[in-house]
Amino acid sequence: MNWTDERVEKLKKLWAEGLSASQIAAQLGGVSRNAVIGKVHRLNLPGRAKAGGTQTAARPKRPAPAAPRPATFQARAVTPRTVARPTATTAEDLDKDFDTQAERLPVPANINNAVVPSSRKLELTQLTERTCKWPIGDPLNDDFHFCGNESPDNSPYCTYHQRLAYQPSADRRRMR
DNA sequence: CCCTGATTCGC
DNA sequence: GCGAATCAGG
Repeated sequence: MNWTDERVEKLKKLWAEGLSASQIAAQLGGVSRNAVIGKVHRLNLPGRAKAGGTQTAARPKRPAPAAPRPATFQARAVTPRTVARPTATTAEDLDKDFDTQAERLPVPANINNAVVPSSRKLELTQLTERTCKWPIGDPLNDDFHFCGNESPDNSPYCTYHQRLAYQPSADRRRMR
C-alpha cells in the first residue's frame, strides 16, 4: 500500500483524535500498526509520550543484536509468578457453572440485568477478535460496557453469551 | 496473553 | 521512505 496524500491526512487526523496505531491501521487498511507508528515518527507527529500514561521515558538505545538471532534466544526468562490470584473466579470457572445452569434454565430471565460472568468492563475501543462483544447495561447509561471475556476462535461471544445469542427455539428439538 | 507506542535497521 | 522485528510498559 502506498502512502498517498489522502491516506497520510487520514492518518494525521485519526492520530490527532487519539486513536491507537492498530485502530488507525485497521481503518486505513492494507497496513500494519507498525507501519502506522513508523509513519507517525517519520512525519514527526507528536507521540503519546508521558501524557496519557502510556509510554515510559528513556530507552537505553539498543542492547546488542549484532549476531543473527537464534531461535533459542527468544525462549528465555518466563515471568516468575508466585502470587496466586486474589479472586477465585476465573472465566473458565464461571463458564462451567453457567454451562450446567443453562441446561436447567432454558431461558435466563433478563439478559441485561441477569448476573453475568465477570465482565471485564471493556470500552468499545478495547474489543478485539478474541473478546466477547456481548453488551451489558443501557447504552445510554454511562455504566454501559461489554462482557469482554475470552471468546473462542473468532466467535463474537464468550461461551456463555454464545448460548444466549444463538438460543434455539426450544421447540426446534422436536422437529419431525 | 492481550494490548500500547518506540526504536532499529535491512530492504 | 518503509515497516517487520523487537523492545518495553500496562
